[in-house]
Amino acid sequence: MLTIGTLAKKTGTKVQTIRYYEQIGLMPEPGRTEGGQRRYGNAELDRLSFVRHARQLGFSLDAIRELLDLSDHPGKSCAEADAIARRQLKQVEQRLARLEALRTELKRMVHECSGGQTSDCRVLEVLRDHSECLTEHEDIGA
Amino acid sequence: MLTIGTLAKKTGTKVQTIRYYEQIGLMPEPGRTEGGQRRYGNAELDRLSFVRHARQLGFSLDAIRELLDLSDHPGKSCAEADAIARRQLKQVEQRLARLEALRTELKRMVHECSGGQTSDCRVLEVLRDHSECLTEHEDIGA
DNA sequence: CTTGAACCTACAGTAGCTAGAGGATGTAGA
DNA sequence: TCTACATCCTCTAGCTACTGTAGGTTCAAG
Repeated sequence: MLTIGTLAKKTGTKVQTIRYYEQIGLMPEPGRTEGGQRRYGNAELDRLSFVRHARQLGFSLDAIRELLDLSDHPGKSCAEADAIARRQLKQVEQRLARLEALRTELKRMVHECSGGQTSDCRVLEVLRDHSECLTEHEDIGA
Repeated sequence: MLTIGTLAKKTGTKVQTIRYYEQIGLMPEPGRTEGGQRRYGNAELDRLSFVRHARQLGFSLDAIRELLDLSDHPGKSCAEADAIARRQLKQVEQRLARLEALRTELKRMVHECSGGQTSDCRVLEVLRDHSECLTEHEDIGA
């Protein structure tokens, strides 16, 4: 039987985060000691590992909820899980494209800084100059 | 004189976002009509363009506040602005590295999906199997 | 003068946690 | 057994960067 702290260490999660997952129904309510402290078993350890791994892959908590549901019903079609993963992959590729553009522009900004006064600063100039903006009025993703 | 809606369209910002920027002190309080509606000039248009551009480049609102401050004091050293941009570049490169790793793993998941039942699903298997996790206990960034 | 789009304030909600207060529990050593 | 103290508990508020809604007012065109 694991305390919440031990579970936290084993999965690289904060204690509060585990309680938060319980609160939003992503983790089940565990057993308690007489004094009211949570005690976990291996099933919970596996489930939390699944959740953390999926989070590291960028899945939203909602997507993870779906994946857990699929995982709980082994007879269901794999297609849904595949669709979720594909959606995730698409999002990741979009973010990559954006970030690569940002890197280019930031590099340019840094290289062109002459080290003088801010009035000559390319960093500020690039940000001021709207016409150099590559991606106009695009939404700002995370 | 621009209404808030026109300013929003010109900069690709939502009206509420402009009011929010005003509230947190990123945009100045503009002039008002007799009826109390906001009216903007070119200075505000420039400032908001600066903010949006910086946001698209991934700068936090705090970083933008610093940049605006530098921009408002043209005598200051450029080094600070440069430092902010460098910090930002570093973050972008870290995010890129993470996302590239994620893409690899997601691609593998998707390609290996056999199309059968969830009990054989590679997507779920990969998420379940902690040992295949490349990046253990790393923090989850945006 | 009327209509309707755009404006106003104020407040609540989003994701995904994180931090703190103030107090209870569990366990190891003396 | 007592004590110390790390860990646990609940509850609430805060974070970033917005977004949405309700209920009401103003502006400009026809």
